[in-house]
Amino acid sequence: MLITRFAPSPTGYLHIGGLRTALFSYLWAKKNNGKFVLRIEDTDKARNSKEATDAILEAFEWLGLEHDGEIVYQSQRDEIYAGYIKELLEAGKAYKCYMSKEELTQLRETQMANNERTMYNGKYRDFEGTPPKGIEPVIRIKAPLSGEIIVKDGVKGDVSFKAEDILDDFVIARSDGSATYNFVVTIDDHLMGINEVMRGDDHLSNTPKQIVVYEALGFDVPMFYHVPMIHNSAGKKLSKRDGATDVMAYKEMGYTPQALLNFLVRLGWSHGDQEIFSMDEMKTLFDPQDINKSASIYNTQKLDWLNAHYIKNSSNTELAELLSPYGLVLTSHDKKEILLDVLKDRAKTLKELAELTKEILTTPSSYDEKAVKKAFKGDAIKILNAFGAKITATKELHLPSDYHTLMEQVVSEMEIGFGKIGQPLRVALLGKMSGPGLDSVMAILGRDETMIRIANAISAH
RNA sequence: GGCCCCGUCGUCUAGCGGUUAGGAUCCAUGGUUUUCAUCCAUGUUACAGGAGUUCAAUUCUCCUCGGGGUCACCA
Repeated sequence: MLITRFAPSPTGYLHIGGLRTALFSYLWAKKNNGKFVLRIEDTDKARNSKEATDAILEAFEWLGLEHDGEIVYQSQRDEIYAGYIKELLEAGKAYKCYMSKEELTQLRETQMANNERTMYNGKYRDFEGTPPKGIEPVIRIKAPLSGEIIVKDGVKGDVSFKAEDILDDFVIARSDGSATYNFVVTIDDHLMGINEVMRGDDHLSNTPKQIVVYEALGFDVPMFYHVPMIHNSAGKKLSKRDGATDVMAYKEMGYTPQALLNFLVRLGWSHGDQEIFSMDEMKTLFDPQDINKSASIYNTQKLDWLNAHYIKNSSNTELAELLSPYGLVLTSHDKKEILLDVLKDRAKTLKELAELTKEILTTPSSYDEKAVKKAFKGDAIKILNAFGAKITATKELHLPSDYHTLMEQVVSEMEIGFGKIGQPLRVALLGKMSGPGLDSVMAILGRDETMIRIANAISAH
C-alpha cells in the first residue's frame, strides 16, 4: 500500500508552502487508495510548542484534509531512536566522537581559510585509546568516503552525489543522547511504512545522508519526490516573514478551502489546460509526474479569481453557512435567496460578500457627494416623488418584477429615459452610484424600507 | 566558495524534433447592463545567450549567463 506523510515541525502556524506539499502527499495517497499520515517533528524542545501543533491541526481541519491513523509525535519516541543508535554502535557502523565544540569550530575555520569544504575529519572514526575527560561524546555514523549516492526522485529524475563531495561522518546523536533530524526521519519513515516521500526541494541535499542511514540499518529506501520551492516576489524561498503565509489567515480574509486548495494544486502542478479542480478531480487526476521542475512565485491574483469563481458557483444555502464566521447570520433571512443571487457574483471573498450584504441591509445614513451632484439634478426629486407615490398606491409588492413594472410606468408616464429614474433612485436606496439591479434591491428591502429610503432622500435634498 | 536543482508571456502554466508557441490570470479595448460587478468578444506580451547534433530545434547535448537551494550537536 502506498503511504505518504506530512511531517511538520511545530515552530509556528501552517505555512502555505507546507500546505502544498501536504496536499500533494494527501492527493497521491488518496489516488492510490493508500494512506496519508501525520508526524509531528517536535524534537527541538526549545523551539516547539503545543500551540503550534494545534494551529497546524486546526488548519487541516478547516481544509478538510484528514489524515489516516494516529498522529506520531517524535518527542515520544526517544527510546526507539536510542535503540537503533545502540544497534549501529554495536555493529561498528557508528562511533563516539569526543571532539570538543572548540576543536570542531577550529577545524572548520582552518578548512574555510584553506578554501576547503567544511567537514568532520574522522578523528575518532577508528579511535581506540582512552577518551579525553570531561567531554560527553556525540555519536557519528560511518558514512562512505567514496562512491556515489543516487537519489531516485520522481520529480527531478535520478540525482547523483559523490560521497567525497558531500558526505562526512555526521552526528546522529547529540551529546545529551538525543537523536538528530536526519536520523529520526529515516527511522520514523521506515517504521511508519512510508514508501513515497514528498517534501520540499530544500531537502534534496539532505537526502544522501538519510540514504546512508537507510543503508546502515538495512531499510528499504523510499521513492522521493522533491517538490520545487514556492518563492516570494523577490524570488527567494517563501518564509514566515513574507506576509500572508499563514494558512488560517486565508480563512480570515474570506477565502474558501476549495479555492485555496485549487490554487495550490495548480502551483507547480498541472493537468493540461485545466484550471478548476474539485476535490474529487484532484484525487483522481493528481500525478507527481506532472509536477513542474522549476520553482514558482507566490502571487495571489489567481487565488482571488478562483475564490470569486467558487463563491459565484456555490448554492445560497451553502453560502449562508460559510458567511456566518464573518458576522452575518443569513440562514433564516426571508430574502436570503434573492440577496445572495444578486450579490454572490460581486464579491471576491466571503468577507467582502458579508460586507456587501450588510451594506445593502443598512439604511444609508449619508449619501456620496459626487453621486448626489450627478443624480439629484433637474427633475430628480419630482421623479422620485412620482415613483414613491406609485409604491404607496400599490399594496402587494414582492418580486423584483413587481418593482420593475412600477419603474416602467413612471418612465413612460413622464416620458423620460430609464437613467433618469435609475440614478436618483439608486442614490436614494444605496447612497451611492453603483450596486445591484434596483428592482432586486427593492425586493430585498421590501415595500416599507423602500418607501423609507425614498422619503429620506427626498427630505435630505 | 563546494555540491545540487532550475530557466516558455508580469504571474501560474501547456508543449515531450516539424505548432500561426496554446490556456489561465492580470492589464487594455469593445459589447451586454439605467450604474457598478458578473458575463461575452477582441487585443498587447514569452522560448536567457552561444555552440553543436539533425533535413528540421522551445524540445536532445555541451558551455556561458542568470536564479534558487543546501552545506549544524535546527528541522
